[in-house]
Amino acid sequence: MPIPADWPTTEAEALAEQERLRALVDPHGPGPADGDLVAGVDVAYDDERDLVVAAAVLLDHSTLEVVEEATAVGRIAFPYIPGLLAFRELPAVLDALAALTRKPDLVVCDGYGLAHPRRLGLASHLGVLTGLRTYGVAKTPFTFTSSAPGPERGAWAPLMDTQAGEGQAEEVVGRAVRTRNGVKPVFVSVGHRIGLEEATASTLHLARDYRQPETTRRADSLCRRALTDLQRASA
DNA sequence: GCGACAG
DNA sequence: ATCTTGTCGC
Repeated sequence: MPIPADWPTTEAEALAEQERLRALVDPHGPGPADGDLVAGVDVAYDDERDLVVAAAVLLDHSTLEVVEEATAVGRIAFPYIPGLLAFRELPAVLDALAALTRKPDLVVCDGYGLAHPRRLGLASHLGVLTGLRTYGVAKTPFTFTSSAPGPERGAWAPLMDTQAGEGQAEEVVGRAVRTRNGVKPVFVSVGHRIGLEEATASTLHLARDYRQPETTRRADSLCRRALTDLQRASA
């Protein structure tokens, strides 16, 4: 599918769109239930050819078994600008999700949700556009700060937005979560229709064997494989 | 103005 | 994100 005709082209349009959508985010809700299907989504780029490949992998949340996989190829929709990542990644991600035959009960994103300068990171943006339950797991602290969580798996520390509004109280925007003993934490934030406690519990469940949730690992390897296959085919 | 910052 | 070898440690 092509990039939506009304997709923002300029930074000003993107900022206005975030301003419009931020009011629609619901930062509360239950975690996944037994038998729920969780999707992991991720993208890989070929800047030379202006291509992006997205992957959506559906897992059984209880067993972590892969149930279905889908990919989508498209043109890069927006440049990478910190704070505007969603405009670059979402068109292809939406296509990959649409290619699944089953609808996920939850989507785990590679990046942030509420932890965002305007409280509308990738995960929240995707949630509002689709109505799906979402949260984000990022690998770096972005512009936020936290104390170090304890060294054991399951420990966490609040993730704070220090540079919010002048004179405003510091805001808790997510959590730094230790998913593996003695390994760097990941950064969890709410996307849409799920609470922070529930998103944290789900992250720990999905990151049973590795630092990152199984959803992200599967989606990451699938989109890079799809990209290299595509590059090999056209060479 | 400079720096820096999800992927 | 992506460019890239070996290497330390469980």
